[in-house]
Amino acid sequence: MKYSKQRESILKYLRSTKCHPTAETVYQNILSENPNISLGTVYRNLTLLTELGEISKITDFEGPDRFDGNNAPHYHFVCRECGAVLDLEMDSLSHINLLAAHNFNGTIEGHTAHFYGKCPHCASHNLES
Amino acid sequence: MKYSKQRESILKYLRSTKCHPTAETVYQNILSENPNISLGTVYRNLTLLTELGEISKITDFEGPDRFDGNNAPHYHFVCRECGAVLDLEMDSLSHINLLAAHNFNGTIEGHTAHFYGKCPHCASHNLES
DNA sequence: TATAATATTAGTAATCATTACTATATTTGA
DNA sequence: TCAAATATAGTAATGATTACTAATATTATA
Repeated sequence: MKYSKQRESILKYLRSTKCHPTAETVYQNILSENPNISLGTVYRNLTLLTELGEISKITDFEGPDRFDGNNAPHYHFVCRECGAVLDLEMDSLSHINLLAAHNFNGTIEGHTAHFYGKCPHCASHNLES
Repeated sequence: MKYSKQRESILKYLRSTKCHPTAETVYQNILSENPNISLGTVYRNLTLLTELGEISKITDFEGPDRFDGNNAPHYHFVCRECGAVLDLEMDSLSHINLLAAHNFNGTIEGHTAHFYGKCPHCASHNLES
């Protein structure tokens, strides 16, 4: 694998934000640093970085896939009002794998989970009305 | 809202299967009963039935959306080997909402979760090798 | 039962997210 | 420096889904 300025830019941007951006958003945000970069390059590198384990791809929300530069395992929250995706500070829910396995004849290897509701900003904003 | 034979066919098929089919699969399976139905009609009615709460849409897997004619709340399992989507018999994990809310300033209204591993068929098949 | 109003349809075109293709450019080891 | 390998930009293609439209089916009512 060879170095590329574009890939470095993409990874640097993902490491700098907690916003879980889509490929399009990554593209828009590194455009000033890479005026000629193409969206295809962004997609190709996001896939590559995901395969390398440098970042992760969030596929379980409505709309386009999102990418996360935070390598540590964690759960996500999505705001039903503004759509923001936030990280949650909580321990692994590995015990739910046992609950799932209880009446199941196959093998449970893992789970995905995410939470929804109102984000801190939208929740406090609603109190004013 | 007016009756339509096409919509009835779609709902009847979804109620008859536990397979969590995609729109395309629904279309293929009701084609013999509705030789001129179009895929657009299937999509429109699946969306409508989902809004009415008659069925539910599963968006959190890779690939095209799937639809579920089972109205009772339940969790899903995906086989990593054959891709089958199965219903799990397990209680609601509502306690995990409290765990998520613990260090979070917004409000947690719910969660989605699904499990993955090997389905009964693939798990037993592997023992033979 | 006929009719008019309205919802629904089939068929097609358009959109959105993503991947594939290709000729050119960049990186890198010798 | 140069050749081999990899990456890129730009464009075209794909797959899932939605939008559009003229024709058809449903249904309340006269």
